[in-house]
Amino acid sequence: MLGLSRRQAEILAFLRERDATEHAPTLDEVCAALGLRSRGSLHKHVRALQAAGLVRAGVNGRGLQLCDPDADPEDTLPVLGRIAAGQPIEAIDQQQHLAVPSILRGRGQSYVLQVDGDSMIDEGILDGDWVVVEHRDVARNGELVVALVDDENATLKRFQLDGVEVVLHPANAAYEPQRYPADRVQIQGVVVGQMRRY
Amino acid sequence: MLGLSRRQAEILAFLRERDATEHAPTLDEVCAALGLRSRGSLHKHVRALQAAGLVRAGVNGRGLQLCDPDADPEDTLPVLGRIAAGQPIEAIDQQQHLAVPSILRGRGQSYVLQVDGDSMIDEGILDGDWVVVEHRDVARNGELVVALVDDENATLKRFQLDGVEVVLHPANAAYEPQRYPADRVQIQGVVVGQMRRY
DNA sequence: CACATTAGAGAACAAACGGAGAACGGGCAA
DNA sequence: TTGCCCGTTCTCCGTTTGTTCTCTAATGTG
Repeated sequence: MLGLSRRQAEILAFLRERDATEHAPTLDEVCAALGLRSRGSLHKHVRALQAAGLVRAGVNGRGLQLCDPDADPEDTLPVLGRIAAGQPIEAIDQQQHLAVPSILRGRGQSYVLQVDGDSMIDEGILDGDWVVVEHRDVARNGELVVALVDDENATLKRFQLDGVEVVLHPANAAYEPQRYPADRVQIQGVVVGQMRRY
Repeated sequence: MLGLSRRQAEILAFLRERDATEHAPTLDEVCAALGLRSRGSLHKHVRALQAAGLVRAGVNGRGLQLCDPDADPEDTLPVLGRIAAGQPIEAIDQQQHLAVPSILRGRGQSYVLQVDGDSMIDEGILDGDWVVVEHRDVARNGELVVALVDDENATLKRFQLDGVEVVLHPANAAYEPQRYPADRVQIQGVVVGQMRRY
């Protein structure tokens, strides 16, 4: 990992050590272990680490846990196909692979989809862009997800869980947010990166 | 490396030794190790080394570290700095490198800039995105260019040549297109790719 | 000797770092 | 519901560090 300050390296080392064994430590616990007295200060470092490419695995926002960044040294990810709002993912038969910089990659298994259509235009995702998707079946509020509705339609939307309902927000003023009972929506992945060629 | 004084060779040797192992030493630490008492003097030598071709890789301006060529130079491009509308390019001295997939790369010499601000938001380029810029001094109509106006202000705009005038279109409804006589505008590069991390 | 060149010391400054602490809000358990 | 835990954001402050500057001493060079 590039460009860490001394303190940041310390924190990273501590998390690496702690990671495998016990429960994910809270900010306060890490503070105590490193002799800090302010959560705020530690959090600043953690944010710096994330900016440097570290990925955090939060169970539900709690605990500091790394998702092993040196898991996948492979440079390329498969391009699974194209995704358009309201259509099933159109698979590309002849599987391509695309080089994806490590900082754009997720922690677990990831793949690349090419975006078809303008449904995410207000989020800066244009027709033809590639999105890097981390394969997951849960998402947090506000994340950009690949969601499958009724086992039929795959869409790229911003995710929001509202009680027992899932709200899928398109990022285009021309389209409306869609509400579904949670059991009709299946998360297929979360967008962690994006690329475009001019 | 040519024409180093005794001191400079000493410093270089020390950095080489130290490089791989621990954290990048500060100027003061190098001073102590070499028996100097003044940061200023050491800094003069370091500058001389840089003039002689040495490349520094620092955390954030901190620490003396040689640019380790561990990263495959094929796949990485230098990150020259940040670009904001109407500001000169804010250079990053300690050069970072970023892996850039070949399909996002230009034909000729290329580099990476991080975008600062929302001036290209309608084109899907958001604050914090990286743009891959191919170094060129001419552009075609409709291309996204890094343009230098009056040798002062570097901006990211859509390029249009209208007779003897150059029109620079921002992609944000809040800003106006700007017209300049062609001789006041200098093209520094053309955007060929873009990346974002979530 | 006059003069230029070089190495170093040390002061001064700005930026970045490292940390403290308060406040806010969301989630969770009693 | 209430209170607690925890992550996040914020402001404020002292320290460290890179950079630039001037000044001094040593060393050539004509």
